[in-house]
Amino acid sequence: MEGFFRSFMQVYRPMVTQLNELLAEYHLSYSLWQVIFYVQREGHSTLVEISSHYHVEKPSITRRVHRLEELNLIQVIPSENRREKVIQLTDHGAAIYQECREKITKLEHQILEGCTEQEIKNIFQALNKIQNNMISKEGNVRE
Amino acid sequence: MEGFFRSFMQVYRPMVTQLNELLAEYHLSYSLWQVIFYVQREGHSTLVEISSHYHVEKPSITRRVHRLEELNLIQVIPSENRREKVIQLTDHGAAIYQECREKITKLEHQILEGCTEQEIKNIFQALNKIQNNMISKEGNVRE
DNA sequence: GTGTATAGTTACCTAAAGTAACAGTTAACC
DNA sequence: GGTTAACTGTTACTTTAGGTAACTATACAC
Repeated sequence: MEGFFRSFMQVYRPMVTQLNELLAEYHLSYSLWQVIFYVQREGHSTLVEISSHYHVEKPSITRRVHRLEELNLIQVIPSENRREKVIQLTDHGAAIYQECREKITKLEHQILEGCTEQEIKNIFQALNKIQNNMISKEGNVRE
Repeated sequence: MEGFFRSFMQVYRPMVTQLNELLAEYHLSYSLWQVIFYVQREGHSTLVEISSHYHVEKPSITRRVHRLEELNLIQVIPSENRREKVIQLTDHGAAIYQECREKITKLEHQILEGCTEQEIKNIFQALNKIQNNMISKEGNVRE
């Protein structure tokens, strides 16, 4: 068990780098991608929903959303509740989502290449358990 | 396989947060811990060695080492080659390493609690393979 | 309808890393 | 053996991403 953090971190940095390189072409980064992903999956979304899903403070999400608006990937739609800002993907956003989704999935396959079915199954299970262990230990992570 | 990055990232943030909370008591962060860990394991080390091991630029390591010197955890020892700065842990550094090592190992156990032997074995194997896949794909990661 | 809670924003700060440029030292090599 | 090239570490500046505190506008409670 010792060395888990070490292994995990050693993988983390280059993984994010590769993801960001992949997304750079679209002027995106992984943190922006997270928002696109959420909105694509959930449809109409508010900033607080995104913020609490990813456990990131509201100002961070405000910034991410602003950049996505500038990139014309996300648009605001009128809401009955004038406090909240409801957003959705633009057509362009949906197209970019599709493109990135495919590339990211391909990268996922490349990165997991050589892993057995069993290893992959176990790694997903383990990540899930880890996530739950952390939730219970602290008010952290996941929706 | 799809969703691997998502799961991985969802675990990453709270994990680092917990690690940093654990280390905060010693005025450390995980990035500083990495240097302590390296020097503890390798003994006399130069900044370039650390830099290339973690694939982090030299200025970052300079900064980390300076902070560790301020904290009196690391000291410079005279080197025949006057270009390079050879460092080692101070006695205090070695003691702090020991304390942190134990706490970190404990946290590793907590976080992996509920995972089967098999899952743990596989997750280590998988992380290893991933690392290698990334090295081959790009000039990234690991020593 | 007055007070409280909520959504989003702004301004400011922090952590960590990257790039470029440079000084000092060593090695190369002709 | 003296000049050039390469290497180690540092400084200064920039970038990315997030956090906190304070504020505005709106909605809800009662």
